[in-house]
Amino acid sequence: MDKINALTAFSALSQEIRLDVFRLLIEAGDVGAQAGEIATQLNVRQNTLSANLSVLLNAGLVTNQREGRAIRYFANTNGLRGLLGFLLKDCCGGHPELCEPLIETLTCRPEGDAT
Amino acid sequence: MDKINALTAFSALSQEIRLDVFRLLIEAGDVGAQAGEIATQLNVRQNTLSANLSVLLNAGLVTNQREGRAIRYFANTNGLRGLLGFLLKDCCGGHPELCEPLIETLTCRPEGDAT
DNA sequence: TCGATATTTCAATATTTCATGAAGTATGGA
DNA sequence: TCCATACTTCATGAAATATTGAAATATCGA
Repeated sequence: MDKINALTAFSALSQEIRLDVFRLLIEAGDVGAQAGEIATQLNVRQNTLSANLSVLLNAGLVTNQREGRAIRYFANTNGLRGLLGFLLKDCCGGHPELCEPLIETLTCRPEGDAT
Repeated sequence: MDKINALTAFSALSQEIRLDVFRLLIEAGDVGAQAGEIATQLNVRQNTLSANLSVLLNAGLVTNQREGRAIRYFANTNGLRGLLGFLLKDCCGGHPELCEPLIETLTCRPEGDAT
């Protein structure tokens, strides 16, 4: 992950349709979603969605896989991981206290558990 | 953190100067950096930097504090935390395996330790 | 009060990004 | 082979964003 990749990824996430798509795919997990399903769920035209999916693909934030006539998309966790690693580079080295609340945010636990 | 905030934050990070500034401030940690120091380190004009700092402020990614004639800026960890929480909402609920590598990325440990 | 320093605000131009209609490509079924 | 389905690509005009010089604001020290 270099700076250009990171800028591309943040730029990809800074547009409403693409942010919605990415979050939908994060929530969909391993199952992913077909382009058509995404278009329907988000109420976006096919060509508009397609253009935005290609931006997300190019940014390394999603992957895809043909499935007959359809194309299925998935959130790319590794891409996101690289992005966050780049953004927070050296924060742990000098300042571990900065990372703790971030890790806390990502730690899986039941909702409402204030531990 | 709502969708508008998240879009604003990602948009803020999708520009080179601002990404550089944010990473510089992450690395600076609690000490932060004065606007002038940032301008010098990144070799950016004062008014250009000022415009970009105000975008980061507005996005909730940095905070500032007057210090005599200068103004000192800090990375806002809480803002970042909210952003990541929004982006990954429900990823843990249904798919804990998605979060693990992300947490791994943020976990503090010596460089080169492959554990 | 006056000048110097540190930063922000303003106005203008240049660049980038966006959604869309129309056209093109790929797959599957009859 | 022919058609329908599922997506993608292209060209375009409209809207948003970036950088800059110039001017304004705030603080400090003499």
